[in-house]
Amino acid sequence: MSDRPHVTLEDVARSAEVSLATASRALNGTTRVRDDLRERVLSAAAELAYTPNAHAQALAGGSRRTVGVICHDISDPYFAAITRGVMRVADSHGLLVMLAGTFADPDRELACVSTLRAQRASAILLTGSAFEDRAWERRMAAELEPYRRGGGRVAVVTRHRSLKADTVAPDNRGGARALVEAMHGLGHRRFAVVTGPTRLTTVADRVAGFREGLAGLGIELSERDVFAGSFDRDGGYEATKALLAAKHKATCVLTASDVMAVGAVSALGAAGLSVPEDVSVTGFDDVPLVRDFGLTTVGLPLERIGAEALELALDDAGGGGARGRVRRVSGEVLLRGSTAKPRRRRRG
Amino acid sequence: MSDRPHVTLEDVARSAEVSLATASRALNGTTRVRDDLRERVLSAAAELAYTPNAHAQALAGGSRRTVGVICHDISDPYFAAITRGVMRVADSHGLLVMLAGTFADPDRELACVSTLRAQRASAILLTGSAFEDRAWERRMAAELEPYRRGGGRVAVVTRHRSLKADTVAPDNRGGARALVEAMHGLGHRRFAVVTGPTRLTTVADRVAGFREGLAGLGIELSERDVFAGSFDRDGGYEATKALLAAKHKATCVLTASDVMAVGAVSALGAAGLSVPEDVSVTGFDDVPLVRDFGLTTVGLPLERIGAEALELALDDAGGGGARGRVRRVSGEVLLRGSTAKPRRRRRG
DNA sequence: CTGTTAGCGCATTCAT
DNA sequence: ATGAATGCGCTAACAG
Repeated sequence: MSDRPHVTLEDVARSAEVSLATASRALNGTTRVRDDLRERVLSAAAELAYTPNAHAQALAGGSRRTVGVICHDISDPYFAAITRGVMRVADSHGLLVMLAGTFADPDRELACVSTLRAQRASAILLTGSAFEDRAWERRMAAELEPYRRGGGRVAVVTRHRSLKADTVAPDNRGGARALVEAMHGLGHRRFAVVTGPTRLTTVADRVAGFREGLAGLGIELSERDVFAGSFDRDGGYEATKALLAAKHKATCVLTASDVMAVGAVSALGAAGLSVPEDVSVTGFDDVPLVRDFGLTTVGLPLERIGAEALELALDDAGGGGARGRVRRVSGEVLLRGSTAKPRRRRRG
Repeated sequence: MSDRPHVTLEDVARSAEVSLATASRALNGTTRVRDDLRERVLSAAAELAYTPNAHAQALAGGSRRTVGVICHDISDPYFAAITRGVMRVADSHGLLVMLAGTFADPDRELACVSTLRAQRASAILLTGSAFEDRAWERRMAAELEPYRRGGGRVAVVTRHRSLKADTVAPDNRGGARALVEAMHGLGHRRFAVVTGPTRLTTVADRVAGFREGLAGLGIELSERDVFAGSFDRDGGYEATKALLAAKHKATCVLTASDVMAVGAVSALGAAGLSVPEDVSVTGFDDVPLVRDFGLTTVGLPLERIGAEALELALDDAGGGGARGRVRRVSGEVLLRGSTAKPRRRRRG
């Protein structure tokens, strides 16, 4: 029982009466070690409750046992689900996940990359939507480039024309289109969109999909049909309040995410309107618990998306050279109780 | 543009034509450095996109810029909310969060501590419930003890008589009792409990609270009134199916968490029963989105709990010596639409 | 198969 | 105020 702050490999070696190298080898199993020696080392290590210093290991050129995940907000079930997928495969590779939250602040996102770079994460996953901002993209690319040169892998979810990183790309646009068509099929003709800030590519893509789908059906979405808030539950609530205040006559409210949809439904309820009797509401993502409340939405395999992002980043087949592989993931329209045929128009 | 894998401080120093020490000092601002030199260093660093190697820094005895959070499953909104709180304060301290998921496996939890120990996290937060298992507790204590001796801080949420770590303790028992009393006040007399595995202390405490509250009202909860499943949405669903299959005549189903309650409500719905008309259902936690669906529950300030756990761990006032401070957090009964007065008994 | 030794990149003494 | 030198704990050559 030394009084030193940490038990080191040297302590173990001394206690087992072997050399440092032997102790290291015994512990790592990299080279054969005489059985009795290995036993001695192992039991000495256990005895002393030895834990290798991961920093020293990393520095000595050994492992890189961490991956970084950057998301906007882990309490958003979208990111939670993706992160869960990441953690599953990280776990199976013996990797530890370092989680950074940006709260959708572009500068923070840049800073997170820098931090993860400092930690020599073996991979960095950008799971949050990109920002539609040329200058930002450039700075991000500049931050990522040296990271890669140092052997770091990068994968992104949903983004980034210019980033040419391995990408898992949910088909937001196509899903949105299909959803709109389904709603049209139900008989809806008057739509409104409740959305987050369109500088987020995810949001922009979904809204673009709504607009395209509608246009294809001969319905134009004007600016006055779009209500934007923050990209979360409260944003959905506020945007819907604005929609109500504007006395919008939509029979179907398309929201940019399940989370926003929850806010939308609440706002509608608070105004005495019921879903879907008075108005239909759709979400996007099909996040776990919200699913139980019967929201019509576009289902995305979130957990798998996270898992694939890490797999892609870790997979060397791309060759450390030719990166920029894109894995497309399509969404599936899930019709549930939050949507119904519109009532006949009230007056004429 | 060297071709070396990483730009090091030495590269910066050389490029700025100063010594390594000066470069280090200029970057860290620890000692005064002549202004022009500092400028040169800074711009050289920027030029080369230098990022300090956190491992080297940590090894050299500098920083400890990470904290470890161990939870059962980040996609559970309970943990997501707590983790969000942790991340907020971590962020404000310039710390990076390393997230480990155990999926409620005691052995994995032990392994996670070991990993985090290896990473020399400045603090380890055990946010998941403890396991009611003497041997496990002992092993956990044995793992934590050397970590602390090395200067590591430990804080836990909800647990551990024997661990004597700084603790943030939600009053699960009291909240459960109060909830039961409120339901009794509504007129309910026949209760059932839908719960997770009672080897989790959180679950055990809540069920104990239900039982105590009921006992205080002269109602006994027998084993046949308790239906256990996994501590998640599906567990709630399955346990409720079992309850239904057993033709339990409860007018009020008390579940061990909001997440389980969601499963319970779904199972009830699938069986053609509506909430609260046919049966009342309660949750526990008041997690964000579920909140919007009007579940009666016991509200816990999850995010604050996470934040306090980290603050406690980081706060040295305890003195590196006398640890084991306990911050109690009480819950608040929130009556919402998932509960109502029971209907008059069907027959007699 | 084992022991000795040289760094990994940095912060920090210690001398200037 | 600056520079040279030491060591953090470990792995991976390198010799024996």
